[in-house]
Amino acid sequence: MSLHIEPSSPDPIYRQIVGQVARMVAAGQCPPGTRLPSVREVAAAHAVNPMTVSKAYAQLEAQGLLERQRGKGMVVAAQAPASRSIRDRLQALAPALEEVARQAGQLGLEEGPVIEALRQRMQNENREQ
Amino acid sequence: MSLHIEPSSPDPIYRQIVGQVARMVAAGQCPPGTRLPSVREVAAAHAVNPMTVSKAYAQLEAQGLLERQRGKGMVVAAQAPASRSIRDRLQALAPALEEVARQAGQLGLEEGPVIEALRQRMQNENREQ
Amino acid sequence: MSLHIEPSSPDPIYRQIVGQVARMVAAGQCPPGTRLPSVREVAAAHAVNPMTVSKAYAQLEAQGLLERQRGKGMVVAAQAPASRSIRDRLQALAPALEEVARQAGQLGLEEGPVIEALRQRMQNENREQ
Amino acid sequence: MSLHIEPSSPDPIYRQIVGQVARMVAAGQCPPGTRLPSVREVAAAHAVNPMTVSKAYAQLEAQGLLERQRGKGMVVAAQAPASRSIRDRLQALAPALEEVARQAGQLGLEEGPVIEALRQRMQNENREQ
DNA sequence: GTGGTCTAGACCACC
DNA sequence: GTGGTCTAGACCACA
Repeated sequence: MSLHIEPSSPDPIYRQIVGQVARMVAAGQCPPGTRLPSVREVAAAHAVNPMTVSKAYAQLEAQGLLERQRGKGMVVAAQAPASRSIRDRLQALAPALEEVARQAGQLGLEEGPVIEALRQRMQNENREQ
Repeated sequence: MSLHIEPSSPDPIYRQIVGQVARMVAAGQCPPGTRLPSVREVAAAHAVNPMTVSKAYAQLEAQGLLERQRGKGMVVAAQAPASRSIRDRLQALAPALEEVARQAGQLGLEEGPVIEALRQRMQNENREQ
Repeated sequence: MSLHIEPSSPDPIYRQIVGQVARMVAAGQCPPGTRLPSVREVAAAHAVNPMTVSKAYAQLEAQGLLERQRGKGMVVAAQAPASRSIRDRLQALAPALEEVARQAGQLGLEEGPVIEALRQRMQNENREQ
Repeated sequence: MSLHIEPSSPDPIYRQIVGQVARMVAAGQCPPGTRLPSVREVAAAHAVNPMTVSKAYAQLEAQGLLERQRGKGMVVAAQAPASRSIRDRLQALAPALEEVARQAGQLGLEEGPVIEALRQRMQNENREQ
């Protein structure tokens, strides 16, 4: 359960954390009960204000993905939709795919080259991990 | 030259306009001289603040994609790099593809289903047009 | 749409705001589209930090009760469950009733005196308004 | 003398314990000398940190409701104001009633349905015991 | 004008 | 040790 934060990203830090945790939970990489790094740990590790991390955790709790264990920290919620089906996870990916399709259409690009470009990106992604 | 605006989208309205016009010009769908709908027309059609549309047009003018013709409104600039190569246009698509690849990785999705989902989205996109 | 804030209350200010707005929306006192006082107005009126108010509004937005109109402020959401039925509103009251029933049971109190006490409280409440 | 603990409740565990014991003593359901379950028993039975239970007992001792008997644990204090008058016990219930009245007002609910709902809750409460 | 984000630091409550 | 709340103040993005 390690987080990657990009301080210069257009989208805010707290949302980066929310997104990453949500996807990892959805992918089943964090079964219910998994303990998250404490607010202070994350804040120190990434040189970020604790409140920023706290805000992300609060939002994840509101979404029902995390649970607070008083005095102990946050854990992945018991009712968290762990390891959702491929179909469900594709649905989580839908907005990003939609954006690609729309932009590709406006750019007058055909299916072939776009798919090929995506394939390459995904292979790079796997190599990096 | 019709615009699609999503008021509830996470990215701001003015940027939606800039992005769409830029992509359509790059695709050669609007040859130099093509007249754009007036600020007032766009504002009225989409119930948007005219200043927002104006800001988008101003930004496109600054990028050299549009020209202001006195009394006539904005037109696609003569020096606009119309119909850029596929390679160039794919590069414009890169950030969106990057985002898909990253999220797919975090969701633990394989290449196959993702590519298939994108293919379907793109075919829908074409049908709608 | 005026808010009442009790700084010395055990439950936090931002939650007081959330609760009040939610109940007023549920009661149909604020039809969809009603504009809320701006963050800065509320903050100034109650000598509270703007972030505290902002936090409340953000939470109400996450619950789907409010919508952000960019540059204009927050309004009651179109899909907000306006003027819910008495049955629904009683359900919103359930936790508080539950608490009374539990405590009354532990105090060994009969139904009669408790109901009478509640009746008096509610009449006081109405007089104050 | 059995306790009911709600780990997910908004109010803290130690306060739940304090409240319940105080109300049961006030109701005369536990005459002076009644032995309370040991810290370890309560902690084990409810999967709660022993320190939390201990803190609750300490607070009740400070209030004069419990006494520590060496080697035997906590018992209800001799000077505990057992079986207080109905009037006194209603006063202990006042904050909860206040909360119901306030929320009902904001929800635009009339006295009738609220009283009826409370009546039902209290009858359920009695049946469960 | 609107809300959003982040920081630094203080204090509290709970376990 | 944990997270929560609030403040004061700065800066940004949007309309």
